[in-house]
Amino acid sequence: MSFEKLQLKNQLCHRLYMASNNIARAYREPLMALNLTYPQYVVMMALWEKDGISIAELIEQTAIDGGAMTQILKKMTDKNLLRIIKNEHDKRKRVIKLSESGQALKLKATDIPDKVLCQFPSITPSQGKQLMDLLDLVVAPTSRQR
Amino acid sequence: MSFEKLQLKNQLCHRLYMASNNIARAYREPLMALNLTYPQYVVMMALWEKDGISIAELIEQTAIDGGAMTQILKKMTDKNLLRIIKNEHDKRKRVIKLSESGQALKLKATDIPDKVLCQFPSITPSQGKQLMDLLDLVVAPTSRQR
DNA sequence: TGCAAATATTTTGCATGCAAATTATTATGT
DNA sequence: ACATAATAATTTGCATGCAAAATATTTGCA
Repeated sequence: MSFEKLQLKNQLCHRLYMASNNIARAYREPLMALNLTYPQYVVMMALWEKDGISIAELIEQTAIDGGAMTQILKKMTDKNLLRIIKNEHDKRKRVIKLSESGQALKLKATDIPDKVLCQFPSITPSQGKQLMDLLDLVVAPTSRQR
Repeated sequence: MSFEKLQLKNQLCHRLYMASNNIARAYREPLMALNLTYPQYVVMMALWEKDGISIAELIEQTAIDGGAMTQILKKMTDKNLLRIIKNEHDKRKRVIKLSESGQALKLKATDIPDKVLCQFPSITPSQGKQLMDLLDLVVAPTSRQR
């Protein structure tokens, strides 16, 4: 038999792996100017959209691992981007609130998306949308596991 | 302004991030039976397809980071999946060769692709192909950088 | 009321991804 | 031949992703 199904070029997962790494790499330089790593930027986007949410909700929105999230939030606190506030009613819960400088950073981030897209001139807006819709099929099924 | 471009739901990169992690996670259980991590499996696929290649070529085929590759190959050597053979003519180069057990593992891996795809029943073969083609657009432009 | 089960987070240990520095070896130009 | 540049890998330091264990609290139910 030919083992076609085991060829790298036929693996959807490997395409995703390369594409994901590739685009994340494209963010590195623009994000360096904001002193943010890519996952930190994702956290910021989530908070710019909705501030004052719990860590659990932040994990749900970003799909970042809980264990990693603790470390990421710690570093972001050190950079004075946000504050972790204990909930008085339920001491297990914590709420994340952007600092003023964290909120202000949003303006500096406005042009990041375009800067990154410019690095992928071969993708048309239409193809980008198609891609997102198809990717949702891969995201949905197992995303609510664990 | 609305900052629509900064919303997480509009980020192609975040879709890729979630999709890539999600599908890699789907491999964990099937790969556990082979005692392989996902990147190690990628290395095996590359070698099953073409054995006896240099580390540089392996890096090119798999798109795995060179620094990580050294570690990965070391662990795979410890598991007796392959051997790292020094090139006599050019002592900088090394060639990777599968061991017999490494070659034999291919048979056990044959059903991995199907096992993983079964976890994503919402994706049709046609959509899978579309996805791969679109992903190639994200992979191509920057892949030959650095 | 009291204690086991459920929640929300953090911690720990291992495996990368990535950039930069380092090492070893070979190719090049003069 | 020799010094320098280019190659091929490895090493190092930092930042996750992930599973499993540990903590701290709160809920639920007998």
